[in-house]
Amino acid sequence: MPDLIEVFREHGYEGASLSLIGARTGLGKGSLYHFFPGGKEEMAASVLAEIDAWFEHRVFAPLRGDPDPEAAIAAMFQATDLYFRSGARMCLIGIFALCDARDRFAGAIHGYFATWTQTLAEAMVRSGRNPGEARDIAEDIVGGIQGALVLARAVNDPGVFARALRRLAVRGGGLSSVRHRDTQP
Amino acid sequence: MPDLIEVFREHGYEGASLSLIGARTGLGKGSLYHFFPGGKEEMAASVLAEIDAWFEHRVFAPLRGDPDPEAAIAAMFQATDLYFRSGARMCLIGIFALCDARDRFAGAIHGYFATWTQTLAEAMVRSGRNPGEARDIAEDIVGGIQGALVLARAVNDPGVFARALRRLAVRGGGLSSVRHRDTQP
DNA sequence: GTCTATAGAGTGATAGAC
DNA sequence: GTCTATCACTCTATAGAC
Repeated sequence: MPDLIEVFREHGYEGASLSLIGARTGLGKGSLYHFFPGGKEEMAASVLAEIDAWFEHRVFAPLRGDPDPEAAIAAMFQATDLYFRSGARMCLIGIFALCDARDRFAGAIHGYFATWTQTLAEAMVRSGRNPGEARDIAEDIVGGIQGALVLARAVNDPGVFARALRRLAVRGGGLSSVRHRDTQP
Repeated sequence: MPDLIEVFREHGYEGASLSLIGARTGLGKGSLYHFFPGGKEEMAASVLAEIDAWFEHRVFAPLRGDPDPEAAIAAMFQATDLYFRSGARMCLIGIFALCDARDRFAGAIHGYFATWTQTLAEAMVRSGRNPGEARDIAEDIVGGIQGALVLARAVNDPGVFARALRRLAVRGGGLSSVRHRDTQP
């Protein structure tokens, strides 16, 4: 249900009223409660699960399984730029992490960010970094992406996100970073 | 009104109901509407203004006026760590930037982040960096702080914020960064 | 008939304004 | 405290598929 995702993304959990959801999806309350007997909370949970599945398939699994970890990391940055529309689209899970109902979804929110950070760090270890440095850089990247999305929205300039992604990609082991490491003593 | 700030910080704009605000501040609705004739929106606006004033006094003004820009930047990191309680406290303005009512407060939100980024970049220029690099690093730091706060809350680990602040301080021209620059060709 | 999807009036509770 | 609007939600009725 892409419309459902967008209502929550644009209005947050409390802002996404059932009347808004109904208007946007074209579904009456009967249909909504037929598909989601648990009401609004179940709708939001299914949205979080859908997003998590997208990232699992497009980002986390490649980071885990790709025999070339540096290529997987580069692909991650590309997928991220695509998903967030170069900074024009917010991260719904980040929005939920800050909203008043965050405790109800703490598991999904924690899982998303923890998995991202961990699979990214592991890919970096496989590409030759030591574990401590890898965790540090992974946190830098995942946090940097979130912060850039907030900042881009706050100052209404998607360019903030583009510049941030470029910096983070270099730190994450883009080509320039590899070359840089190779020239170190 | 520190209680008012905390209600909005903990519950967001939509989550901070008048009954919650009344309970926390000990004020009845009559008193609240006497102090804030504009209702909830005026309460939130005054909270944003109060936070902006704190940062203006403790962060932005020193960044602008201190004859030693590197000391001002170091003081900024210290004030930031103190203000956000080493990652245990969220940024209210970041929360407002993502909530459904964000458009009503767009001016204050934009002003806060734009001023922080700009005064920080200018301090870096005064400490010897070129303007383009300074803006890039300033965006990295201000965005990195926001992202670290979100990530720290999402995975329930304030250590994320502490590690991020340490990385960002180095990039911003902490002592180690200066030493590093001095040893470059 | 049964099952699934839908519509929408109506519920009590609570919101913010005054 | 009183007001009205709106909230999430329930329930009954009904449509067509099989």
